[in-house]
Amino acid sequence: MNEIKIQIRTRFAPSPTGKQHIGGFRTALYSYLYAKKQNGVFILRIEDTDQARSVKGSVESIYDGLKWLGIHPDEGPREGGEYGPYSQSERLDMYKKFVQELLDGKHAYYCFCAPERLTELKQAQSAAAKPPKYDQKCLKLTPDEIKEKLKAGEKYVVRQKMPSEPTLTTFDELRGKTLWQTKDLDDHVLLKSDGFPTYHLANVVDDHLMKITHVFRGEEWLPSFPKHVALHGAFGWKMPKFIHLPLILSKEGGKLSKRKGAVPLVDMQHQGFLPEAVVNFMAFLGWNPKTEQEIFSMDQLIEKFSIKGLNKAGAIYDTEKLLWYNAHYIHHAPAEKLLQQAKEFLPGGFSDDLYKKIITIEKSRLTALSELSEITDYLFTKKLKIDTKILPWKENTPDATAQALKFSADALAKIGEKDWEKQENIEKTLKTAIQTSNQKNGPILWPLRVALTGKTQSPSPFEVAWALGKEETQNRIVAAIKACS
RNA sequence: GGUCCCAUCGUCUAACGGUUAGGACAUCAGGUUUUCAACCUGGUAAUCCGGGUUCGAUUCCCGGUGGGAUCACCA
Repeated sequence: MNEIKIQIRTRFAPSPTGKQHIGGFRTALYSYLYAKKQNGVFILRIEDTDQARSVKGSVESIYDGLKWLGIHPDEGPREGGEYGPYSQSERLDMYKKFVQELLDGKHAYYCFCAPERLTELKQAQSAAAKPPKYDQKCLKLTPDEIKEKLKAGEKYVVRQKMPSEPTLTTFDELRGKTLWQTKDLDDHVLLKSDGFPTYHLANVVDDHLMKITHVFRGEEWLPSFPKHVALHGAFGWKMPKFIHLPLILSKEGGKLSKRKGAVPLVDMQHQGFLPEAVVNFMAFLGWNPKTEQEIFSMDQLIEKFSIKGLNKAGAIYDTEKLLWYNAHYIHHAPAEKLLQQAKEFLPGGFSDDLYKKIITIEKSRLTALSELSEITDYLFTKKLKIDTKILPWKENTPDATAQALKFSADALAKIGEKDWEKQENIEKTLKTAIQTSNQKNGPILWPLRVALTGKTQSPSPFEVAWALGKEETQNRIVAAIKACS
């Protein structure tokens, strides 16, 4: 009752080093779901403190990906907000101020060691089978020596000095407490010689300044977690809650990466995946609602998401399951909704009405919209090739086959152009004609399908006839009858 | 190698310390259909190993094994 309700603020903090795959976006998804579930705020922050690794267009692709998935930042580089700027390269002055504070409080120190010395040190350590670690040479520098070096313009970095207490405890919302020996912790760099902060500094400072309450990030950050805790401690700041998410693993084992076949999320759209399917699939990679429901919309995910449902073990990225989700969403979507994305996989220059019909009759056969291009060519061709070997039903003669086709043509001729627009009319007319003339479906419908599609596997002839239109349907039947003689 | 994390069907996962260990994907079989899909029904398939604690461990503790992450002036 007397507890003040604090607004939940989560963030997604990618670095612009290229196109992100599903791993990064899953972190964004969870952060977003958690914030939205509690009417909180979801922030996008760009961690561009490494100019060398930054790739042009990355921020755009992050925005494109989020938009496609339906994740909308409340604050960010484009949205603005009262805690901006939201790109770290624009916050350099803030970090300098906090570095000075650490220096003054002896939680950090200048280091003038040349890269060559550090390399040598590392080599010597690994040769001695010891973990690589800075030897704190510059920690022994006197204030005068430091002053002198600075005055001489020597290049320097600022390193974090680990706490003097022998142990340090971290707390993760998923994994609980972990005890660390401070002697095992390296005095890593906080401020690089180019004046840019490293991740460790910028991340901690920004999470504090932006009033982040919950940090969702990958498990790969666990080893540096104690350093971040120590930094918060050095500043005397209250820690946000941390949730280190299980990794997404590739099928071959190991962390999912571009190298191991991870597809950039923004490319998945052009491979025929539906965003709803990707969201649903992603959500279940490391989380579950503890019910048997498998299909969730974004709104349902927001409603059901909780940290308790998160899993600790890494999850293998299974394309089969993604494809199943995708197929499910394709089968259940109206053609209208699929139209725009599906057009990419169909030949241009035809009417939306035709495209929609084609989507309608083919969608149950798709696991990805991209498959449309391989299976629909028969619908667009002007002169369909008929293989007379597959045209007859079972052992029927060419003559009987021609008769059967003629029967279909006559029955279909009775359907007016307007009635043709309703698929059921075509089916009903043909089936009734077959019944009243005391015939069986197979001998009539099989050759009809082949006449209309040139294939042995296809949607039903009624559907194809509907999509083709009356004139084209009749033309194809006539052509097939000719092929019989 | 040091440190840390993790461990249920092939895969994603469920199971107040007491269940015939459940669901989904994949797979297999059958049904439906003019074909292929879709759809429906059913089957095969898992608690890493060894110790404890307990009347009773998938579940709690310890050890082992296995997998993973991380050890940059990258994030």
